[in-house]
Amino acid sequence: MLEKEYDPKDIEQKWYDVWLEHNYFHARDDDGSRKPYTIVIPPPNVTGVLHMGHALNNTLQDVMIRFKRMDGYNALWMPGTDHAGIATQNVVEKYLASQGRSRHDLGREAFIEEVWKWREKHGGLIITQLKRLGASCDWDRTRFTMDEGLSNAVKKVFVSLYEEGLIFRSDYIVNWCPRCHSALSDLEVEHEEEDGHLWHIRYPYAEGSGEVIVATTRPETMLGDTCVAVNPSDERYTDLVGKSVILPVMNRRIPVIADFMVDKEFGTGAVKITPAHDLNDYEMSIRHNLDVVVIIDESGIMNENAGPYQGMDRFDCREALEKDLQDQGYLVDKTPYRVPVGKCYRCKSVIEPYLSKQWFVKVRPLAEAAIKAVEEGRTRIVPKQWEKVYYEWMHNIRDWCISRQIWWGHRIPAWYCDACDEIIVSENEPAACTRCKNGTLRQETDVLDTWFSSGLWPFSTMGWPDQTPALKTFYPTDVLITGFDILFFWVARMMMLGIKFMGEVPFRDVYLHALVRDEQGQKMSKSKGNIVDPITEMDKYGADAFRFALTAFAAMGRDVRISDKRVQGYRFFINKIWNAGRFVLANIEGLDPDRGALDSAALSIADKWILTELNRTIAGARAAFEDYRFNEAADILYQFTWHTFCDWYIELSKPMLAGEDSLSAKWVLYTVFKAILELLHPIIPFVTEEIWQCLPGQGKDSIVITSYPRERKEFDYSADAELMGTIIEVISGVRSIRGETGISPSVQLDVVIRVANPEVQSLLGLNRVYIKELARVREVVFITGTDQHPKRCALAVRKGLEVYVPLEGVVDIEKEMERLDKQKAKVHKELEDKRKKLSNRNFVEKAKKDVVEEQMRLRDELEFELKSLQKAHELLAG
RNA sequence: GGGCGGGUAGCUCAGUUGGGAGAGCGUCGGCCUUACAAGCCGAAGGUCACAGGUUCAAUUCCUGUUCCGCCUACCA
Repeated sequence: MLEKEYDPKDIEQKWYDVWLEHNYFHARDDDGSRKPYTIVIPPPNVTGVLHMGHALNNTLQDVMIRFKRMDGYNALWMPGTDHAGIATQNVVEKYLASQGRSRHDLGREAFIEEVWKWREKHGGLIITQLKRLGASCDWDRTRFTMDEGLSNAVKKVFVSLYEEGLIFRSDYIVNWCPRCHSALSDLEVEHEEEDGHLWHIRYPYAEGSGEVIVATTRPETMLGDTCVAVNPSDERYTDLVGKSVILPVMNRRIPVIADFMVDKEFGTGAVKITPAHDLNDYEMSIRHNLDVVVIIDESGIMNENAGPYQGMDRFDCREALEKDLQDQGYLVDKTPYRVPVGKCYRCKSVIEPYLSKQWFVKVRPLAEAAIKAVEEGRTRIVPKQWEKVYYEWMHNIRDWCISRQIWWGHRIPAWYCDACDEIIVSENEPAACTRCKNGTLRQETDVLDTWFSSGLWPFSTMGWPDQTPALKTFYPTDVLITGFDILFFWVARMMMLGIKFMGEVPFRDVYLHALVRDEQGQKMSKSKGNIVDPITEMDKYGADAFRFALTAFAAMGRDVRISDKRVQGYRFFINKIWNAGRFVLANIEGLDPDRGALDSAALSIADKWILTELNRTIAGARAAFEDYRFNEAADILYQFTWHTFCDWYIELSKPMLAGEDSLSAKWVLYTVFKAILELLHPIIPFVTEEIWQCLPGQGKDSIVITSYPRERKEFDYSADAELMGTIIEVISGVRSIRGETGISPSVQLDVVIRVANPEVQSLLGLNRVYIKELARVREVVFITGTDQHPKRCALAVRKGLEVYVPLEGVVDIEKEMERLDKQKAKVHKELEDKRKKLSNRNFVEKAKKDVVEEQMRLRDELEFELKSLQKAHELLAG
């Protein structure tokens, strides 16, 4: 028996432990009897704490995996965490700093050990939190991107791509974070427009008098200028090309060159070129064979090439230089200007374009295969609109900088020979230089971009490069569920690397969900203080309510706005289910569910109706899940559970249960409610298990592994269900009159019903008990088409029926007349619209036949209603 | 600069082949009807951003305008 109040705290932990104990979440590699269904988790950062994004992402995955598990699949949800190189290193460095230590004090090896220790201690938190959410991952398989197996996969991939020429090492301008002391990929830079300035600076001619004025948003870079460039077609500067100007302050002679990249329209049409600190400038320097002068160091400090500014921070230098330029008369102008600023996505420091030697992946050939896979539909991106974004990015893809100058991560498996400068790339440390045989080897100190290893996730977690049974069974995976924000970072790279190394796409479907925002639609952030904490929500309302809320708001392609209030709303829903469970359990005594279905002759019209509705709900929910329309699935199930089953069927069942022949009602109550629990289980696993376990019946282990409900042909009673719909209309008609005329629910009424169709009338008569009970009616009287309208009555017109409630002595007649007037006006207007439409010959001729018929039917209904209202009005008056 | 998404009831949002505008919350009125007051019954509330076009018919398709959000970009 269920407690009076539902308390999630008691239940959730209990059932989760049971599920683990019975290994329900484990998928077997060797289960040949069932079709596999696989999802790999987007691995959260090992240092992470569960936030709303995780909660949404993992709830949706759990919904799918539980649905498929129940539906008979060998369902694997592969869990794990990501080593998150820069983020984790930052966290541990911060921790060391709190003790007054730095990673440099420790040295590389000791620092890495420190990170492992940190991970040992704190790395399990997010896993614990996922369990709290109810995630049904196959925990025995939990992987970490730095595990030995996954690290071997990384090495193998690196070596293989290198040997194929798809990985190379080169000098290039990269995005450098002066705080993280590392290069970043293009994706790891966040672009923003900020208020800045445009400085116009005078560069005097080296020979003769005159000057050229250049415009820049970063004056400090002029210290590293090695030329001034103009457009070759710019007549203003034709004579100047090939001559020299003097770089102010530094008093260096630099040439003026012509390059087609220069925009004549911008500024003065002359641009200063700083090859070491600007990508465009660097590429131009290659074309023109220019000098390259590095003036800023790895920490953003001006170096020895910056002359008097050596040792200054780059922004301090800007100020100092501006003053000097001003004092010396070189500064022509300084105007406000919106400037694009790149920032480190991890620490928000301003990125410095920086010339350095880095490792790159030549991604274009990989991207082409990944594009083709989506074009050919081997991988489907849902919602489809993201396909375009995917193509756009893939088509314009640039080489991927994969080396990071940090310590925590997969160290690049490359060795340099200090004797002959040979680079040896190998999975294992080479014993000697492969070329000169006698040089000393030192390993590359850089580590790989974290996304390089997570790009292998769908197969590295399954044991690749070994051809494991898991790999054979579960790759390719069925769906990847993740946020659109990592489409490029992660999804695209898994596509490229999966196709490359497995020869097959990593997933059939990619479902991209939206970001979770706060109530006002703002991105959640610590600084804004608008974080909604998943754990807090679960403490307050339970994991089920929280999960249902997330599922219900996961509409395709839309932001998910979460608010405490909404979660509370779904907490009420959980409570509703709980109470329905109490009702059902209290009323099915004597029922032996194992004796099978009753024959249909024993079923009441209400029974047939709810079974038919159940079938529709099952079909709707299944289709919605299959198409990742999570909010629709939630909506359909919510609607059916609360408003169809609880509001109507339970009420309809009460008179049946009170009667002599209550067995069919008991059986239906049990059957439908059990199905409701099973239908809802993927979304709200805990409460459904708790109640399900209380239901009678044998051979039950857990709702987790029971079959997901299917439509049953023998439950389809569409014709009878329609009559039940009519009964419901009658009841709501009476209730409506009651509500609008202010008749107290405690007052018993009589009802007169006019039905045109004699068959319907007789069936209504047979089922009058429902009307009596649910509308609180004493007598139901039927009249036929030829009978007089009853006098002094309120009227409700529904579906070709007139429902009269005699008002004599019950309510103010004047008021009822007013009400009828209002009603009449409304119906009249609608009727006019219909008539107008139907009198339009174009419509009648051109519209589809069934549409016209429908309109005619509606017109007739409205006419009937209007006529009824008019007569009722007259009789009320008389 | 390019691209994408959005503007529907007071609020948050659904609305998939174009054919009588929906839900939840909130509001108002009435109910402790023996599963549930975390509940039940009833009601009010919208020129579907604006302007054109296609069509017998447009919230839905097309064009333009405007406002908001996001992604992307090597114009100093």
